[in-house]
Amino acid sequence: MVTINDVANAAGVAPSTVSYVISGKRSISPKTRRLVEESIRKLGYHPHAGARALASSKTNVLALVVPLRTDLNVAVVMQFVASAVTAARAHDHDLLLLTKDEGPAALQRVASSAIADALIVMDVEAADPRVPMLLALDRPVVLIGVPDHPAGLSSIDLDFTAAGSACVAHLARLGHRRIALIGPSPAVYRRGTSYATRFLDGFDDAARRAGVRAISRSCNHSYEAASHTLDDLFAEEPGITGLVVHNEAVLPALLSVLRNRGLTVPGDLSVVAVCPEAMADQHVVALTTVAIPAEEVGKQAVEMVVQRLNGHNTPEVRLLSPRLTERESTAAPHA
Amino acid sequence: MVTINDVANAAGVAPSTVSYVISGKRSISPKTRRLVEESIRKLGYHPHAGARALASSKTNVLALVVPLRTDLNVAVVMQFVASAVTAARAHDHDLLLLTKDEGPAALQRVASSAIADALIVMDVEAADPRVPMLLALDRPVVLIGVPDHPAGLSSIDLDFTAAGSACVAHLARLGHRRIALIGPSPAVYRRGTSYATRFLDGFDDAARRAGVRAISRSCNHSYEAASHTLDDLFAEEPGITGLVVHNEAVLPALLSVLRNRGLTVPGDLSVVAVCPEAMADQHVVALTTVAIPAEEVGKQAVEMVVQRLNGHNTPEVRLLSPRLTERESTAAPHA
DNA sequence: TTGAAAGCGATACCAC
DNA sequence: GTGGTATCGCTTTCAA
Repeated sequence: MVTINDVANAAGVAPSTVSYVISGKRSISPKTRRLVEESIRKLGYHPHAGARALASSKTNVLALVVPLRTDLNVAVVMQFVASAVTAARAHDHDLLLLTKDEGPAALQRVASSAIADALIVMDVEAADPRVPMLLALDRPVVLIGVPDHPAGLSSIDLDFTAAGSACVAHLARLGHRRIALIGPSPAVYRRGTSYATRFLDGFDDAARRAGVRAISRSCNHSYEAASHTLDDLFAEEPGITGLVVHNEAVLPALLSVLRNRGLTVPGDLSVVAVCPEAMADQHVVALTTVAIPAEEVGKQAVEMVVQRLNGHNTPEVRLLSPRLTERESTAAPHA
Repeated sequence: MVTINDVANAAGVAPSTVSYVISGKRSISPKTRRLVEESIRKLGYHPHAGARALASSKTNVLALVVPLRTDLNVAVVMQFVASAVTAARAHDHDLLLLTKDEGPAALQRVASSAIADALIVMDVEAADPRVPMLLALDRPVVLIGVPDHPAGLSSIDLDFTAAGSACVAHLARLGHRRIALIGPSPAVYRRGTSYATRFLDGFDDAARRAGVRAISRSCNHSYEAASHTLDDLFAEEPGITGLVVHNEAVLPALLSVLRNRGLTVPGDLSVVAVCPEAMADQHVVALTTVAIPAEEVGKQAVEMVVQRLNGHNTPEVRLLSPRLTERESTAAPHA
């Protein structure tokens, strides 16, 4: 293995000088710099991460805790992860993957063993058992999703309350008076993932303000579930003309169900979907959407955590404003 | 920070003894063990990963290189990653996430800086530029997918050739004489991802053996692409009664297209899909599938790499046999 | 069965 | 602008 000493010898300087050339933490004469950089290249030197971590108490690794359930939208998780790695690399950090299943203990382990410098935690629940642990960790943390008591933790997420309202407002503006929400799977509500309830709050609230009849159901991903949920909704409220779907995974199945029943979109039913923009075009009719800005969230999460690593210590809750894009799946209801 | 010395002091033993209690690399009297373990617990001691890596030349980290494109099936990638993390943790390793976009240099960096002990590389192409780099790395490597010249590298994958054949064999057995393959997006073929061509080989080969007319097209993910591809296929071969879909992402769109044209499954057209089993039930009609065993592949990839870390140094190419599960989307063709 | 001490390869302080 | 060197926290050899 090539060490910093090898480089120093080859360049005829002290190891500390090599270190400083690399880190840029003190000024170096052009000549020395050239000499050192050449030796580094020639020898193919790469600083040993462990040694570095030991000496500097920095690993340049961020831990990312992801949910690996299938009742969550996989595409969204992937988009998020993708943008997070990319952003992390842009700040010279690597990403360590942890799963939600490992629970609070994994966070403890990674922080206490100095495996990572900071943590980003996805899929945070309202009363998440990991929150108290994270607070005790004394490392920068950014949550994706907002727990009931974020205390001193930073978090970032789409403003789901505003998103729920935006969907209703759009349909109401078009003239719909009876609308329904097809929400995430019961499991999501059950474990109190806050975005589900926040969305619902915004939805109900806007409906009340707009004087619109609004009902909602959670729904699993299968074709059958979609079918039953739809039955339920129409049984309770026969005159529904607008549908808000906050459950990306059931979208394909749901649209099939509608088609099977001879219901056209947006002719018989207007549909607003909450999903990544990329999914809007994957269906028969281009969907009016409120975008889930997974990429933006991933990028900003990394940037927030890096900020904190650089000493900017102000816990912060960032809620990104929803953006509704009108496409072909919404229109005014039939008279 | 709690160090091994703190623990040693608290337990009244030497630091080396604490180390041996933890590693189990030499026998310890029951009394000493109890003492040490108690102190560890009491102090909340976690060994410093960097120090460990420096002293032992082991990081207990596996690097996983994933593709982050959207023209690949995200769900499959996620399943794979999920099972890999889980398997890695079971062997006391963490997973570092790298992206294919970072290219060969990233592998170099991670290996040379001793950030990870071994690498698992997904989405390997026929003439993958990373292969020569990986060979030079002198660290255990397992490839997901089979390059043209694996040389001394281990690899694992579904036996896509056999999978292609299995699909044809199934349809032929049911009596279909004209079948078509809807393959991955052109981009996948273009960059020479070998599973696409291997599948096609198996498909063509089996068709020849069975005396069946077989044609194929690559296809993008949009509804439009599905529609055009179908037009193309029927234009070239009007009597098609069997469809093999080796492109999970286009499935929902494709099924919509069929329905829109009044084609029933399996009445007018039998469909065999190559996809994760979990996707079989997400459609109007439960799909006959050849499963993509992402979980199994992920698990075995980790196990292979761990084997090599433990000194079992035999490069190996593992091809998992395909499993076809008959569901509702295939039947004998109309007379 | 246990202890003492020599590294591992960087960083960063103290000198000059 | 540069060099010397203590230090980080652990593993592992050598000795007892």
